[in-house]
Amino acid sequence: MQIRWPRCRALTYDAGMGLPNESNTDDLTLSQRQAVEHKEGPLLILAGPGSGKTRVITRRIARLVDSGVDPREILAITFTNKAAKEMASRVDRLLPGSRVWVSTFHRFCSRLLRMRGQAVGLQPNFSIFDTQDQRGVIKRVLTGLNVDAVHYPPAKIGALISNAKNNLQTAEAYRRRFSESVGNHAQAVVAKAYPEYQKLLLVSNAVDFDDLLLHVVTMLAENPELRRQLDERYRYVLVDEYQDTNLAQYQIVNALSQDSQNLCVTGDPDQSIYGWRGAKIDNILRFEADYPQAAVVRLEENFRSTPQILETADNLISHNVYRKAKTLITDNADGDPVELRTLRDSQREAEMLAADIRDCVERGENKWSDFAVMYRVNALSREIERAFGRFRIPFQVAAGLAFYERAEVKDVLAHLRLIHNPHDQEAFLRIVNRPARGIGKTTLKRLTAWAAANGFSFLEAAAQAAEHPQLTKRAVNSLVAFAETMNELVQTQFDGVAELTEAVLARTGYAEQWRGSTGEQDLQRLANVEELLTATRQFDDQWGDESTLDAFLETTSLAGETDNLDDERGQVTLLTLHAAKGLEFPVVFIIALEQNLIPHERSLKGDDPRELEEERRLLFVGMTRAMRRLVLTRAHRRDVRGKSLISIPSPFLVEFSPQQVADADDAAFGWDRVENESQEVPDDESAEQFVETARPAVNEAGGRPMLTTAAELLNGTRRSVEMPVGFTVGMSVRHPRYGLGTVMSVDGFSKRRTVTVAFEDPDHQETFVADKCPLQPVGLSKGGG
DNA sequence: GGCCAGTGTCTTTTT
DNA sequence: GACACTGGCC
Repeated sequence: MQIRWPRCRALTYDAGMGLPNESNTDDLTLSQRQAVEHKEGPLLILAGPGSGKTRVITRRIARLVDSGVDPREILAITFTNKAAKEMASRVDRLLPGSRVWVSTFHRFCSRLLRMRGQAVGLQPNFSIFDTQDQRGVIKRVLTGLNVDAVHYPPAKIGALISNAKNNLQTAEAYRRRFSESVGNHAQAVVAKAYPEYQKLLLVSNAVDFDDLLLHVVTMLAENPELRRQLDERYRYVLVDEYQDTNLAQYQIVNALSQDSQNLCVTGDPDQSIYGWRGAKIDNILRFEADYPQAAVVRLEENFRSTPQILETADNLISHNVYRKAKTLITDNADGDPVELRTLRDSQREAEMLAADIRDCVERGENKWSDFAVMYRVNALSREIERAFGRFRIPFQVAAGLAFYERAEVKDVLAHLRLIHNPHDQEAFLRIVNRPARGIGKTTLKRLTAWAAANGFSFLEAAAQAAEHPQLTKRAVNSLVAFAETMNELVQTQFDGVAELTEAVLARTGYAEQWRGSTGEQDLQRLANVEELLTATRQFDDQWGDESTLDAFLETTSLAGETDNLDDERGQVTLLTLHAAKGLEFPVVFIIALEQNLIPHERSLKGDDPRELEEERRLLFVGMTRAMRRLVLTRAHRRDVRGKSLISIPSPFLVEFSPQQVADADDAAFGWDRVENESQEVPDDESAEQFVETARPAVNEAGGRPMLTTAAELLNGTRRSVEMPVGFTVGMSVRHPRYGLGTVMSVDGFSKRRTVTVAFEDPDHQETFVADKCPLQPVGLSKGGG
């Protein structure tokens, strides 16, 4: 996603001037200039939100090159692909054609391991296992160890292994430390499973995400000559978001910055939000101790947000004890106060957002892409998605199942993986019976045991299946045919990844299973496979002769969920608070400011106050994404795990003072009575009558009077927006499964309101609950999707 | 071996 | 509410 650069005096330059000369730093503030002009030696840039950090880094790179540094000696490392892409394109704008390497940690390590991985037992064509693959391996390990998978869920064991790896504990070290442990059963299981897991990865010639880093750490530690070479090769190392580095990443960065200590790290301890993934906020806090000659530059002027937003965020974050105090200042013009809106339930919360956004766009104040909706957990996006669908608001979601993780896409990719790396056991197991070829559990159990006993890869074993004494004829035929198909694909030369993928589909008949089907799901699957093909074609086009299967697979396995966000297309963006890091939007909504969500219940269970501080930082990150307007919401009632529960306001709300806005219904009924399920909720149309009697809402934040009601806010939009329950007889609607239809009748009230629709298909009539059905009005609004 | 329906179980955040 | 796993049936 493009990061919009705020308009501000210090940073503007005349369009007529063209690009600034990178040596000319007149357009920078004093501290920005200090950071840009610093050349040799370690440098710590403490950059508050919206302080022009990316701009400073890219300008600094440009300046280094301008002063004679070879671009190949510069390595810039980010956490996400999106950030890397953004930085690379900005560097390219300043230095067209220069080949500065901007990479994520994982990609950097992957490249290194492709070249030098033999040292840790990896062939250059190793596979990268994602979390699903990882779980598959662990499941097999646990079965082999006779460990009850119910009591020790593979995902939990996997998390423990991942934690260990993030703390640089190898399997051997872990085993030694915990194999005798009587106290903790899980650790004892991991002590056995972790070494086995690593063995299986090696047999598959594969690594998991953590291994990418850990193997590189091992390599650098065991091979001083290699470390020295790389240190010399990358004389200038820049690391973004240093506050989020874990121990492994810290070691890598340091190993590359011993002989030439031109290490520049940027970050903000207040934005450290990956502690759960092993990030050590201490890494940035102790930088000056690690590098005593370090220069320190603070970027504290904010060019992004209004003073109101900044002050609110600052009030919040100042409640953290474990931090380096920092001031946030801005010259930006005043804006509106930060609002807190309290709604009756999560559905209403979603509708309020939809109505608000639509209203702003229709008044011409904003474009769709100005808005972002942020939440703590992905599950919360559903309600918003549904409401936006009903209100016909175009949106994109940065979450849920990333494209490359959908089952059918993973299946096709598993074929490619197996072709690339025939030892990849997870890929084999995934596709050997997909589409169904009559190869079941029993057959596979025999085959894999046999392969392990004889040192075959699974694919080799399948090819030799006829030699196996116990396999049924039918199973043997299927296995041999499968192995032959794959082997032929391995041996054929293809011109590009797209051609190979097409051949895979043609030879395996994979897509045929849903061809000709009319089911919505099957069509979606076909479309996804088609989209994957498009991705391969784009990849071929982009890389030309350099387009290799290797590179394509690496891209797909390291692709992140926010990578595909697009701010050009004119859509509202829905994303988690974590995914929001590094982005900015004119208008930000943060929903569900409730106990157990923000802060998340997991952070409250343990008694570690630092976990709570991380939650506070997370909210801080979200708030400081907002440029002009920030709205926080909470609902009395929220559906969690299918149950509707009364919520408790987030304790953070008392730490700053948003302007309180309550939903009219709730004000009228009173908070104390919300629990009464039998209370019939009035229809939307009657909401206005409560406005006058509305009494101030519960004042979590210190007694501010309620100034506006949500009903008033909704009021102006009532006419232009079709409320979801507003189905009228004769209206045209669309149902995702049944297609177009006409509303025949509307019955019942409130939650029990039903709509009967006659579909185009003659004699087909269905009745739906208005609140829940996926019906969309058709042809009423000019805007939208 | 494949398919279906029913049941039990978990859900933070991500490369 | 979603998914993984189970058990029963063809």
